[in-house]
Amino acid sequence: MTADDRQVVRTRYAPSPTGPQHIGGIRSALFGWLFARRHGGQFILRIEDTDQKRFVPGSVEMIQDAFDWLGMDIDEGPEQGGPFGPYIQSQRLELYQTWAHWLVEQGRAYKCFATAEELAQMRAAGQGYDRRYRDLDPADVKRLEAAGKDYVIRFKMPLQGKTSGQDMIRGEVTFDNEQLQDAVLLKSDGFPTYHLAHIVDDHHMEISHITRAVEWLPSFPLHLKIWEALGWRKPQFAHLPVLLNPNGKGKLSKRKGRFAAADGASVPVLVHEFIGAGYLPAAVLNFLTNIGWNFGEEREVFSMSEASARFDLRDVNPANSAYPIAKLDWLNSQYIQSADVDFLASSLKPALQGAGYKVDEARLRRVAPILQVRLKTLNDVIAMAGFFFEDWDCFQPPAAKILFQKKMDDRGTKQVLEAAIPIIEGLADFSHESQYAAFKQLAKEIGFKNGQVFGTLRAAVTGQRVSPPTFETMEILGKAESIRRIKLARDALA
RNA sequence: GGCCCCUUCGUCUAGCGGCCUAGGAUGCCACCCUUUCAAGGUGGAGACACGGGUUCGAGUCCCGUAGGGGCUACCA
Repeated sequence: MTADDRQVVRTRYAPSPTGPQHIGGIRSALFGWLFARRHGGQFILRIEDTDQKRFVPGSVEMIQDAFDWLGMDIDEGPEQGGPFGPYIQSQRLELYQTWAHWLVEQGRAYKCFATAEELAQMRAAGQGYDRRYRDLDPADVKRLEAAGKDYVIRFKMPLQGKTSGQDMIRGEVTFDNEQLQDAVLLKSDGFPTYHLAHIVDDHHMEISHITRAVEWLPSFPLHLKIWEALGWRKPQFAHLPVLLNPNGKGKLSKRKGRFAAADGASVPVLVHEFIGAGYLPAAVLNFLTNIGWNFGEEREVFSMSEASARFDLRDVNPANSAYPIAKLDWLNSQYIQSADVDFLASSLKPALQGAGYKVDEARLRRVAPILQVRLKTLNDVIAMAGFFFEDWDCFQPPAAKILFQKKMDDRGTKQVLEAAIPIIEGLADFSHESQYAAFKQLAKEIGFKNGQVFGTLRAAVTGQRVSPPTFETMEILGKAESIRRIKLARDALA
């Protein structure tokens, strides 16, 4: 047993509060969360608000709401607290300052007095910061400080040699130290940069595995050197692949509609957009887990508890992937199909209400079962079954062109509708089975095909050409309402 | 430009040297079922980027090329 095996697994998601929660961040968080759950460890939420300019009020709530909706439980964080708090970096400033200055004292970092203008010049000249303050005479440092000059603290990156580290997903990665810059650790406003802050926190919060997106891979050697300079035991690292736009070009954009999917439609990327589009949290989680990781057994549909029982960061595919959003519709329909009726009904309710329908819950529970195999998203209930919730005053008689079935005209249609009324009235048993038998008989008698008769009734009663099965629909609508609608349709004909 | 990472059907993936005439899923097409739409069933088209090695044997290992992605801030 190695030391690592004994360690408690603690992973974290450390977003910047810059707005609504993006699905890419959730995907990264999800892998860390799954890994923690797999090992019975903890998953921590830490807010990295060290850039005051980018802070967007309300972000922390939006992030927490996203996790709540998805059912990804957080063990420690701003809302839930924990033994290593506070979990918001702006409340831990002193800690970072202490360690930044400690590094200066150790000779591993230095104060840099370069002004914005100087920096701009260096950038214009080609390469980045030229380390002009790295070996400044201590007396000069003192003089500049006494003169009240602003400074940042920069890390002294080794000037030559190589740095390599182990990435759980892709193995060893090696970098030339010459390529790295003397990164800023502490900004002139006293706030730390990500480079310093995350290391100080991950150490103090006893994070065992750092899971973060691949864009951090280039600064991996910098971080490794900082960990070493601080003399702390390093955690393990996993640089996760990222989501690319559906066409495979570029990182998945921050905002909906910024790029076109193959069919020109925009796709959901913000968590609240998934909610608004009518997706189930379990389906979204399942969808995300299938990208870059595979459940095995050639199984695509599984719960998070099943996934976490076998999840391993080492099995994550290192390649970035195009956002396979089309699969979410399929997955969502799978979840809807296998959903418990009460759960489905209560999930459907907000969609209906959002569209302005008054929802009769008892009726919704009866409608839900016949909708299950027909919905891709919760919102589809509006187009498919909104007519169930239009009451006596609202239901509009369908136009003739909707009523007319193949090879049927005004007369035939009217004939079917007229005949239907006494049939329905005479049915002692109004189940869909007996309706089916009765109308099949009618079709035979008047010489129309089943589809023509059934279709006419469907259109009359639902006002739609596409709907749930006609007789099950009428069964739920009830005799009186069915007849009323059929009469409305009949009267709408010339 | 420099550095780093990545590369299996359109897309998401399985494959960790022989089990691969490359499997699953989605999407697409066809047929069956069928009162519409779905669902379901059956079948079909569809991939190891390219070039060199290593090896008895390579989708699997190595190198190069090409392509893609990322980083290159007092942003994360």
